[in-house]
Amino acid sequence: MRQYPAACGLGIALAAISGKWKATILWELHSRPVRFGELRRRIPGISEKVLSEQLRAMETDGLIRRDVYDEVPPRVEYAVTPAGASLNATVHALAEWGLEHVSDIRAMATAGGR
Amino acid sequence: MRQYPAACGLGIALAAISGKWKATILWELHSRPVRFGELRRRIPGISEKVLSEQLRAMETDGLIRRDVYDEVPPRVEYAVTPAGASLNATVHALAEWGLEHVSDIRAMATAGGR
DNA sequence: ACAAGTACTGACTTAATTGTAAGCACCTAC
DNA sequence: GTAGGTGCTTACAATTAAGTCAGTACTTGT
Repeated sequence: MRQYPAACGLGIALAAISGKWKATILWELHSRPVRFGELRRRIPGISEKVLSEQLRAMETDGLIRRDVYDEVPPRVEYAVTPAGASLNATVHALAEWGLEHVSDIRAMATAGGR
Repeated sequence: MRQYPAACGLGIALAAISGKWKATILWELHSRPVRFGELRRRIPGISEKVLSEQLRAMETDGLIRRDVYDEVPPRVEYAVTPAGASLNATVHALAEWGLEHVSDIRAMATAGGR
């Protein structure tokens, strides 16, 4: 993994949401637990491979927990931990910043509409 | 550049601080304008090449402005724009989250001490 | 000439991340 | 057999980001 420098707190937070998908995944879990397939459908463009990898990393990092149910078809749910929920408050602030400054920011990669 | 998906606001914010160095650079500018060389010294591990690239990108994106003074030796200062200052509030929240959860988070890349 | 200061830039390499296209396992229904 | 549902995993390829090591320009000082 990329080593993040900087202020000790900021480095940790940046590592937590590093990469293209983690912040989005974390936000998709903010209101309730979600299953793998539903996550995949709600996040356009993400591959099963990358989704699986990111979920594993976030579970390892303590941001989310993975609940396996003894059912057929298999049912696995992902939910935020307290730490993940707390970080989601900041992710929400980021999104609000983005909405407020969408017209101020030039040459910025556009997000998919949602 | 990596294309960010997701909620339109979140995608824009993620693009704004994407990569290893942007959030840190933005934070280093939070209290006053700083010159290139000082930024380099205050951010351990960053190369001049990458610092220069990131500053250019952030200027293009409207997060910071670059002030050139007619002096010798050359004096160039970088300062946050209102949008950048606003985003720094969220960067600060991220850092606080990191400080609060440093002991909760496992297997997380450690940041350089500061 | 050398050294120091300032702020970069370019060629090339390395590292990290993401993407593509399969495949696996289990069950149920037709 | 086929199809559908569930949740992944693997081999390989492609893309992106960062790093290394030069180099540029200007001035001043020894």
